[in-house]
Amino acid sequence: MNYWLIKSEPDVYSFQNLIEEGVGTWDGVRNYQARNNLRAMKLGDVALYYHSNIGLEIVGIASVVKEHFPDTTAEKGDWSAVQFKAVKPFTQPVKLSQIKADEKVNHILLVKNGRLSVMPLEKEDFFHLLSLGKTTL
DNA sequence: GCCAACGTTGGC
DNA sequence: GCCAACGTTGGC
Repeated sequence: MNYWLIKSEPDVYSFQNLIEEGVGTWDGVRNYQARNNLRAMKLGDVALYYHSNIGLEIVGIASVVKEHFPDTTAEKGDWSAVQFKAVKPFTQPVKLSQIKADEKVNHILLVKNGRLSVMPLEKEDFFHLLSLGKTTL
């Protein structure tokens, strides 16, 4: 089991959208680091769902229901997509400002590399973020 | 292979 | 709306 954090702009595709759709396809990633992270995801891996631009908070947990496959939205190049389903929303969303202020998790890539849209999380960081959200897996 | 210029992302 | 950080592109 691996742990991840994925970002989405809620006005484009929010966690609520994922809940309503059931299964959501993560495509359109055009960054090699993010793509390689998508490719490393295994069935059943869990990902925290972060709202960028609007909200700036972790709002829920998703899990991988289909491992990487070619991204059909890519006209050229070698890109991959992954499918997720919603697992559960956070009881209490965890703000970026809260993460930055917390010495246990302010080293994560979300803070260190604000532009990366798909990133791995250490297990302990994943669970600490869950506890900040008053949520259990 | 280096690096300047440019484009994009995303927080503020 | 601005700008910092980062990635990519392209000239040399």
